[in-house]
Amino acid sequence: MGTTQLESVPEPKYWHLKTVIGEALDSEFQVGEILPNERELAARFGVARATLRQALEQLELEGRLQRRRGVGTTVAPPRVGVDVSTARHRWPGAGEESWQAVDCVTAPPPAAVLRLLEADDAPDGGADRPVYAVRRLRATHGQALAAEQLYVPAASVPGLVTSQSLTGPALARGVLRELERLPLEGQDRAVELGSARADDARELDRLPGAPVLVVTTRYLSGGRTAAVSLATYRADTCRLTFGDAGDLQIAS
Amino acid sequence: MGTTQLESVPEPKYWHLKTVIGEALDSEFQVGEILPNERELAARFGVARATLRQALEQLELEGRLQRRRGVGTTVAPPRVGVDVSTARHRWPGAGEESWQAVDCVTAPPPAAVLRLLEADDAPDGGADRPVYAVRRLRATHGQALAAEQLYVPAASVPGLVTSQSLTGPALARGVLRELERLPLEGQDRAVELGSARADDARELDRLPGAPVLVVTTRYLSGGRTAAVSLATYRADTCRLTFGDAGDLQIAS
DNA sequence: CAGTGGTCTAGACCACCGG
DNA sequence: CGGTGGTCTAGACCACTGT
Repeated sequence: MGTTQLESVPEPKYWHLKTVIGEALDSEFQVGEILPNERELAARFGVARATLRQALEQLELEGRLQRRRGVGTTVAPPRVGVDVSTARHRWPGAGEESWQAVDCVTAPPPAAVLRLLEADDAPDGGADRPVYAVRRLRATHGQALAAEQLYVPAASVPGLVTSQSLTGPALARGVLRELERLPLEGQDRAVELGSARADDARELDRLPGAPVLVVTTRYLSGGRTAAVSLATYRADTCRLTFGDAGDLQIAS
Repeated sequence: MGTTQLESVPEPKYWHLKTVIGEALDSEFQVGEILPNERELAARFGVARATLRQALEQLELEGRLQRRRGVGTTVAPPRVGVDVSTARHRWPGAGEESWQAVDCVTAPPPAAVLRLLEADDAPDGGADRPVYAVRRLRATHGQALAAEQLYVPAASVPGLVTSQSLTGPALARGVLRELERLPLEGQDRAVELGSARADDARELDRLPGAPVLVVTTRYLSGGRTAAVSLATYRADTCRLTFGDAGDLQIAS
């Protein structure tokens, strides 16, 4: 990656920089290789560090670079295809090895989730009814992919034995096990762009505000919403696939 | 007494700003309302304009704000739920009113698309075989939502009459019409984060590099890939829904 | 500890939009 | 034309990582 003459075109410098560096990544670098640090790159291209950073940010957003404070900037591997297909009609945790239940509390869900859970109930909101908040993590090859918050109203798992001292992971697994006893009638799913909350960011090994793909799933049983899942996937490393498109490989 | 815990983890200013402004949006502003300009907001919060902009960028990424050069910053309406479900098993253009075919040329597809199209063919790549590139736009209420590039190998539409002078939109509609005659056996679909190319950005009324959700669809017929679609949705305004989750409404 | 990326500042000029 | 957001600069300091 040599020094390149930046033309005086209406095209923003950082946009041109992004193109130049992107091409260099294809031709002169290998996955995992460390790039020169930002100060040197900026000097080499004759721009301010902030401008150089704007280009790197874009490349990171597109999953081509990976930057870590205190370490450096490395060439990222191609995005991982993560199956989130709804076709199998399964409850969360049923035969899924990639997810790991890590905790469960009875914290009240955020207002937006409450609206989904209680949409078909009395309009009093029912905010007093207990709701299990199951925390799960999804990983492959030791890499954290997603953090999920699964909200399960206690009414959905009446068989759950709560008298004994089930805590944390054990309680989480208990809730998931009870959920599987219900007949699953359907799922609603939506994907949108978001930014990682502080707790999600920590578990995904990212900084707060990092771009994530938020997958909202509503599990239906008995004509009602039996559970709501809010899963945040690392947008830089994940490509969500539906159906058997696991080998799709497209750059943006 | 020894060490007193004083702000062990200083929250970045822009992160705090984002929270403060976000709360103000909920309580003191209405959809469509214009915010004070960036220089005044920065002065009001006692920060540099660049820092204030970092907070606004995050809020725009989450779909809470809309900024337009020369105009100002406005409070954005909730994201539009856009149905991209694969369940209906339809060819593109079949009974879809929201899409509008605008053009069609026989340009060669990008390498990544070629790999999908020719995956099951001879490894020579077949780059010489003609491929129709249909351009479509998706809009609701006059708002552009997505721009799509649909690649259809000529071999998939043998019945298409090309002798007459079909051009642009007419040719595009012709290709789509012929596509519907094939038996559609399945679709592979993937969603990932990308940044808008210059041409997409223009049609989506965004600046180049704006965040988009890239939906890659592979249409299967006769055991082969009959067409490949690359659709870019505005990430700031769109929430992609699968199934009948049209009324899902979750903030990130 | 030295070196990395992350945050922040206080300016400047430019591209675009509306009146 | 004036006002807006978009780009860019040349610094500074901070938080984190590895050794």
